[in-house]
Amino acid sequence: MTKPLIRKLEQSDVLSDEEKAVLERSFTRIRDFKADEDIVREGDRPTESCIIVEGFAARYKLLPSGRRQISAIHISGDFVDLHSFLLKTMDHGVVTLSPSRVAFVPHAVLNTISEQHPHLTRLLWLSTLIDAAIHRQWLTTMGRSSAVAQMAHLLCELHVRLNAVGLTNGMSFHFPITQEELGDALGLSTVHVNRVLTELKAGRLVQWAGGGAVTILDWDRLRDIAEFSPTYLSLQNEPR
Amino acid sequence: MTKPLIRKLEQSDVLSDEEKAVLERSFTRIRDFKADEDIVREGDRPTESCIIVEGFAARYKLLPSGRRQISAIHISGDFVDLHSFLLKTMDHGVVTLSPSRVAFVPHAVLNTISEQHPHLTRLLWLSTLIDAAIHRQWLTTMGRSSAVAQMAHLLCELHVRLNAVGLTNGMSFHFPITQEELGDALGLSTVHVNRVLTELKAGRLVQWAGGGAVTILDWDRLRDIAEFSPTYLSLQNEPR
DNA sequence: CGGTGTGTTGACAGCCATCAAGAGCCGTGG
DNA sequence: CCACGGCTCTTGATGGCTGTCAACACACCG
Repeated sequence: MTKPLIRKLEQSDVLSDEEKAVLERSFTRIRDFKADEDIVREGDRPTESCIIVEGFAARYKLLPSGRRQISAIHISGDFVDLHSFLLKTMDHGVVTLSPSRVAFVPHAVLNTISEQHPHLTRLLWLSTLIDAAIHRQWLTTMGRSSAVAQMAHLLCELHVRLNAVGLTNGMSFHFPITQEELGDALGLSTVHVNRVLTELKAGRLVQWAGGGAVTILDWDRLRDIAEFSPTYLSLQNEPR
Repeated sequence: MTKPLIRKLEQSDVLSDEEKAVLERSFTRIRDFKADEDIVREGDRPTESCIIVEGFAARYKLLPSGRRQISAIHISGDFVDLHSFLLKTMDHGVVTLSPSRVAFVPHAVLNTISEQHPHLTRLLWLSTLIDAAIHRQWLTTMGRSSAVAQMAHLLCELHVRLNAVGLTNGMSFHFPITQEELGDALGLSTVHVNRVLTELKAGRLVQWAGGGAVTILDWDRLRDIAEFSPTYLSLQNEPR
């Protein structure tokens, strides 16, 4: 069940067999979640961290006014709340977007890894740094791009990330999300999300069939609209 | 020169004397920067990381269209590009906002720390996780709050962070930033930043004298407007 | 003293939020 | 089998927050 995680870490550096074995015996609990179910909530103090084995999840914060902002979308292989290992108190929640399989590792085990396996620890650290790099990119597109560019950027990013873990089929991928959730991710209203998608479909840039089957019809134009460049995803394999 | 860093790490957990000594002998180079000078640029592959000893700095990204977004503001004690240690290639730049003193530590030394001092490593890791938590908070206010609330939130956050390292004087603090830079941080135009500040001043919420002398006149109302809660800054001291 | 950077204000436009209503789809239960 | 409710998607009308353009004031500085 750690296959997706290992595949993801191997994008950034070489993992030794021992490191893989350590990971494999660390995840002792697995659980299936339905769609739209909280994995952890803001304010929780979990004693375990978890990875997404299969499915889609989102990090989110709620404002006192009730508005929701999604700050990250996570896919198979993402170490989705490694944060709680050191932050202790969650500053945000994590919710499934689709039915998902989630594997857990006790914080005590992570602590042992950090004491005994420094290189593996650096790779786990790196995975949280990449999360932060994605946050910075989202901040940039939210602050300085139009709604169409934001949506285009999200689709480019997802294609690259899903492709890196083998979850694309050519220019198509599965992305089960409602327009309301997209609005929460992009800081837009549901109505405007719909208009933006209509525009992207009308321009023959993207096809979005029922059930979340997304196809990018014109990558070059979509990338240009989004001003997308994948550097921030750190997909280069080198010693860390 | 590592005093501000140590003081900052000690907010989250206890540091042993040995850990402090390790930090103190790790920073071998120091350099003064003028205001508005790049410390590192996007695309750089630094061989050192650095902390802000004194002054203010900002993380930023540039879009191909030339627009700039500031994704974080850093103050005395912040480990401002620890990221490059593991990301290797910078996905963003760091620029000084004021004349600043910056201390450097070679990546090779950080690597040794990660091999020999797991607890200290976890605290450094934690500091990058807090950076990410701030990113998430900024995403939330950018996506779901008005310009006035965003500005109010930034001022609340800065007061709390500066206060934690002893850089406030009651409700006043020094914050040398132009309105253009504020716009880049909040995703607003310079003109609108000016209007928002005018509104906050008119409401007797904030006083902003020349030279960057900020005073929060009505903390409670400012906090309510911002929907500010400091949990995400992880200022609680506990074993990590 | 002119130039440059920063702050300030007004007019106007446009993107996007809000409100509202209806359509399509699906699971549930009678 | 069909009616129903709930969720999601879609579309139109309206308004407001914020961007853009422009001009000017002011401080600082070479």
